[in-house]
Amino acid sequence: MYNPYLCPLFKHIPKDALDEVCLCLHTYEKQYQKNEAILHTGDEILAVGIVMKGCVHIMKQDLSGNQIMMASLSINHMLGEAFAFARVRLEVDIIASQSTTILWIPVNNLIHNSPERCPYYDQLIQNMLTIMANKNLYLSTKIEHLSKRTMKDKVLSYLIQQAKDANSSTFDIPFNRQELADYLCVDRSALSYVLAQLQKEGLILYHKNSFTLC
Amino acid sequence: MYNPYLCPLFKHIPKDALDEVCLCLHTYEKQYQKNEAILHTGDEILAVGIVMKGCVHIMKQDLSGNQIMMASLSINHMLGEAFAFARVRLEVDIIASQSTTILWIPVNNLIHNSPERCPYYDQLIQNMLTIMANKNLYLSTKIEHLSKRTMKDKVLSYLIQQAKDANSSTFDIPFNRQELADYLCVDRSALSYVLAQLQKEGLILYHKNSFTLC
DNA sequence: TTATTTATGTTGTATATACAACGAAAGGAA
DNA sequence: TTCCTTTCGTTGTATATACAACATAAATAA
Repeated sequence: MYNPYLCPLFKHIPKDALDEVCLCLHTYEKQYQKNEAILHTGDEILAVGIVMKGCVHIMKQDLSGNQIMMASLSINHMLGEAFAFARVRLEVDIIASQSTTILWIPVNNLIHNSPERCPYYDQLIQNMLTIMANKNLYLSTKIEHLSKRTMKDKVLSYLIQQAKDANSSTFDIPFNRQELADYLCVDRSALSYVLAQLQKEGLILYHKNSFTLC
Repeated sequence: MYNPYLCPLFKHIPKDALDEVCLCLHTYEKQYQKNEAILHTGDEILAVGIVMKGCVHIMKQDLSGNQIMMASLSINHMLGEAFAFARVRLEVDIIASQSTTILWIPVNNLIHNSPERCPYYDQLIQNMLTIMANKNLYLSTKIEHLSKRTMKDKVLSYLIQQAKDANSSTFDIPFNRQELADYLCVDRSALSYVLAQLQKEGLILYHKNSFTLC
């Protein structure tokens, strides 16, 4: 079951106040099937979303048809907030990578509000600042992966970070091969080759999306 | 002269209230020479900064000695806010790329505060949300540049964005060759070669850090 | 001025990877 | 089962680029 208390947006808000807060914010839930588009490039962002179940991929197409994955957001992560608060239209496509449930929060209720009208409003805004700061660091980490000169180093940089996040040298990644290639901005078949090499060299072990660092 | 009213943090705050706001926030200014380190990796962030004069580079060293430029921040941009609000230590080095003045704002005065204690406090927080959203989009743009498979496409992606920002097909970039190479995460001499090729092909004209798209 | 340092451009070579084409394996549906 | 689709791995080739070494130009200091 989904536990909203684990969501960074609702941190430090008492459990018994959550219903009232959500009611006041006029939040609503919506479900999406695997591969269904949640939001499209050009959309106006009227609500920010929180992944309650499933996983979404933030995809960007460039003019030459290549598509890259900007981010992969698992449970409790927020989507659309950067475009909402910068007041610009969406420049990415947001896709459900599996059966997914999103909690939507109308932006106006987050921006033009006050503690008098919604309880714990100050705490919500503080939490929003923390969330956006952390997304900032997430994007910086991705830049670090992409900054590596060789694919081998890109892959290792990514896998080492995943191992850190999982706090274990064995971990699952949220990508299949094509998705990992899109995330690291490299060719899929070349990625397969490099992964095989890394395994031959004894640096990693892998099967499907399960990896072990040696 | 520096005009604080143009700074995104002080947007929608009346000019005649600015002094009081700064006094209440306990802001202070500090000057830095060219190439001087403003903050180091590992530093605890007690204050966020605003570039009042000059320009700073956000640099990151990886284990193998390569250094990359995460961002280049010109006048009115904010620095350190992601690490401050995520409450983690600095993971980058922040360097003055020229003679620079920073306006420092102690973080605690930005976080634990209220409109009763500081005027326009709500507006400041709203502005912080917008600033962090925009930095998010800035990092996304950089990821887009780095996502290109060839150096030629990386360079063009960057130059086209710079032309858009400058609203002109002729513009200056804030980098010398080595800095541009660090920003695009490529080898400097190879970059020189690609720039020369692009000029031969008639796609661009350049002299030093002044560029024209054709 | 000259000397020195820094920034930029050029070339050669070895390596890495994009891209295309194909094959094998796995999974799902009928 | 068979058929079909999707995913993943492999190989060959042409190209791009990292890296090193050096040359030239520009800026700065003496």
